[in-house]
Amino acid sequence: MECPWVSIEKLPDWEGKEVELRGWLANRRSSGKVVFFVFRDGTGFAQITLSVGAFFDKETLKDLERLPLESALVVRGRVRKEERAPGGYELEGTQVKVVSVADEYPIQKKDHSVEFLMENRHLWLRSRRQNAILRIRNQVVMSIHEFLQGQGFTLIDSPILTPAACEGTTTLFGLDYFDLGKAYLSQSGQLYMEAACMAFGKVYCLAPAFRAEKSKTRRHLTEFWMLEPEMAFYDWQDNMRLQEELVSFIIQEVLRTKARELEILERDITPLKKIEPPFPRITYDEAIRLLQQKGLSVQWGDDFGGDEESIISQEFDRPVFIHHYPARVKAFYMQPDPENPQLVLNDDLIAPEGYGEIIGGSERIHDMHLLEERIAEHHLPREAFAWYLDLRRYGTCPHSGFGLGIERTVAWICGIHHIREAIPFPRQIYRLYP
RNA sequence: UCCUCGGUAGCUCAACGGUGGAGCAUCCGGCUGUUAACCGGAGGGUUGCAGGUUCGAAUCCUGCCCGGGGAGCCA
Repeated sequence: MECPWVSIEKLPDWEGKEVELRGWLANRRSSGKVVFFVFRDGTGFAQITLSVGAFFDKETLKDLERLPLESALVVRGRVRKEERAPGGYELEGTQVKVVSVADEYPIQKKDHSVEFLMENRHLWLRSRRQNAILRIRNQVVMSIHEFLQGQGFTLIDSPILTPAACEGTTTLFGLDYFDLGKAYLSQSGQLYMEAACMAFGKVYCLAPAFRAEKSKTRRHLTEFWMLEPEMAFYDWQDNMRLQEELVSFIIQEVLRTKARELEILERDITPLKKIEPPFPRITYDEAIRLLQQKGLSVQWGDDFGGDEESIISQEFDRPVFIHHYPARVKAFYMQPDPENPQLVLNDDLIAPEGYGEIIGGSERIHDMHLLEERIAEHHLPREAFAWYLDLRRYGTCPHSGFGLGIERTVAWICGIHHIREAIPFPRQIYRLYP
């Protein structure tokens, strides 16, 4: 008889039908004559009941009850609506085929330390919670592509191996590159996106970025994913409008398509529902005054740390832009404010609820001589930037772009404490395994 | 890199100078609807490593190794 292989996600559509599930034993319980399996197949979790009777004798059931957790199984049975089953539907099993018997599974139902879970990240991914987070990450990335493609952007892949730094050289991962000396893992695709936007108009890359910062905080990874759009003829205000529209679109799409995952994570979605344009905008000067009013000892010219960002974001119910920073705390390529050259035409976007900076963006310097000066002031090797200066030589124009941190964005949407859970295999200062 | 906390059974922890225990997991038994099921029994240890103090060290001291939390910096 025909018995379709179906996914747990779609189980309610098959009520009353005989189906086949293929997956893994996530948990089991027994009550004498009935064995309960909690079964997962990657799309969800479902309860399977196996009873003594027409399909199983007492001995067979006893053996099935002893199956180790995470054994791979193919189970056939009838789909039944059942209030007592988690999820409202269960499979009344008629046949169990054991594909493989697992060794004793290290991840248990009770508590584990962070160290143990990270050491077993390859297995931890199977948990409900990690599954939900990475499904939301998938949606965030898909929504980014959908939004930008809809706005006429072209995806241009940036190189991972690069000849020089675009941020500070102290945070570069270096490696030997044949006879050409040192190469470095990319910290950002931005400079290449600037070249690409002069060829395609509006472009973006979505790529890993590597920073050898010895950071040990819940907001840092040594390898993280960054979205970097770059737009020719956009000024700093066009730039911010694009950012708020993109972020709002991502949030609304996750709310629309990933309600079940947000529920698994017990995320309060009330604050997320409020995320829509326009976002509040304050200048760096206003931010400093706000912090001083709150009694912090910050001085004009200081950059903001996590605490300062949190205090500012608490004043608003959606992400907040801070723009016009002092030039000397920001990168060399940022366009000075024509009205006050001490400031740059940049913006940082601070996520609510203490999640910190998720975007850094700016209008870029498009004047060749000014850019040459900045490269010299920052003691950057001029030869390495020859091609970058060329962009100012051949049809230069105002242009802007930004970088959005994928893991920080996912962590914020999921309401999770540490960004290491927002990436499948996190790379941190003291962790390279698995 | 700095500050801070920790490393004891497979896992999470207790014992804090005097014979290393518990819960979960595992194994055996029981239970006809379980929801981290429950009930009974059993096995399981060179207390991260190396030195030192002491009659005696998981416990106190020194060094090292490995992690957790935080800072600076950033997305």
